[in-house]
Amino acid sequence: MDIKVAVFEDNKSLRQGLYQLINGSDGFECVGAFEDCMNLIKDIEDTKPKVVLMDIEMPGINGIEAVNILRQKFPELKILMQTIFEDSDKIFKSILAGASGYILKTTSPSRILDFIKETCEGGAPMSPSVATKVLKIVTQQSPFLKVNSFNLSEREKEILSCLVKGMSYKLIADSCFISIDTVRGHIRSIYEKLHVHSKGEAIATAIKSNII
Amino acid sequence: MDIKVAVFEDNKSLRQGLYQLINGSDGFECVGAFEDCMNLIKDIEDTKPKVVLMDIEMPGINGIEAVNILRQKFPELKILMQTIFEDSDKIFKSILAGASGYILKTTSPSRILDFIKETCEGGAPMSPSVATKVLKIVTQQSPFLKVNSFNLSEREKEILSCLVKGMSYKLIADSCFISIDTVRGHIRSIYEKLHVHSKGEAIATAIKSNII
DNA sequence: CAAATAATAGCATGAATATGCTATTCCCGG
DNA sequence: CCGGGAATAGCATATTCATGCTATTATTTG
Repeated sequence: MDIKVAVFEDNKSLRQGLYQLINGSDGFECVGAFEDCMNLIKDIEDTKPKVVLMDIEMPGINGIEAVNILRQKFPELKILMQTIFEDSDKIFKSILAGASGYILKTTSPSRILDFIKETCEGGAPMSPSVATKVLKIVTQQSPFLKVNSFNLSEREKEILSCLVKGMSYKLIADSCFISIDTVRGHIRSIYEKLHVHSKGEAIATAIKSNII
Repeated sequence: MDIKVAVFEDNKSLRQGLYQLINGSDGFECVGAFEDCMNLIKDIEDTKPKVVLMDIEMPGINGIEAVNILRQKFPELKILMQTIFEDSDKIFKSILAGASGYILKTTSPSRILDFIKETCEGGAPMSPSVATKVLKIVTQQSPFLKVNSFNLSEREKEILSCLVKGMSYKLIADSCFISIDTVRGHIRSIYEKLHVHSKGEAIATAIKSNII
């Protein structure tokens, strides 16, 4: 079965180029190439694509808004965003809107087909330079840049992760095959190393510091 | 100039395979293939690679810890993580630690070389399935969707955030100017709404769900 | 080898927590 | 104006936790 693709792209020659690239390739079928999102819902309903190739920069309804609309109406639809700019903000907004992947327009035709295929299979293809931006977003957003500076032993990490799961001393003792007093002992050490004095604080610190 | 690559991989045949793949390809040079990270710093200082291919799962110092160490000592070094598992948590930790890219071991040899090249050029190559996980992490941890899906009242959220800070009932009572029994009352309701039965679980749920 | 550390285990005790009840007041929507 | 939820408050009690001690064994390391 061919992968049905719909293209939304305002630039005429690009649009036609993509149409021909997709239709001219085995395993792919371009069921529609539209210049704007004015009839977005209807276009999709009529052509029933599996994957949409969406330009981010478009007059009228822009690509990001379009993704938001499509996500609600057609949750199954995969959306591959395409852009000329490596703009962190647009990438971020596209991701939040629910785009499956994000590639640059400088991507070669054969790679574009690969990407469409990967999108269809549930992957999230991204141009490496886009991925760099995404990683930056992840690390910047995470207030937890400190990873295990607490020097916990393996056993202590194990016990701590049990605490995070909400287990009582008794349960931890049973699941780790040690006595409850040993559990106490480990938790003592954990508290010292984390500089806390209660289960709650330990759990909060553990999760926030990503040491679980 | 060839791209100098160092490999850290505990599996012998994989390690040798990578060594030969890299050395046998134009534009690449494998300056070292190590089975563990025991002499991590020295190995890098001696071989001066531009890119490191690092296995995540390794005995002794694991890949993620290794990345942390390398980031500090050699900020310029690019690190490409390799793993058999698509484990969100490990991917996330690798990213936080500062890995440049993340690929699966099922990646074909020619793609591995592409990925090394892209890493060297500042990109962040990822296997599409890994990228899917990363996108999920981004959307999940975005303070964007900080929706109160548990339907906690304002007061309850306030009490809950006190719990997360590690405060005792007594302290919460004082800081909120209510009696300790009222605190108990609120915490009862919180437990019901979060479907938990202990302070620890409540804190874990609160932090993980971003409802604080 | 001696010192240090991790993991194990025990005991005791005061403090904190979880949960079973009940009850009053205020405010909001039907 | 009545019912219901939210915030307040109280009491009782069993369970769990935090932390004060000590002690053995194995492994690591200087």
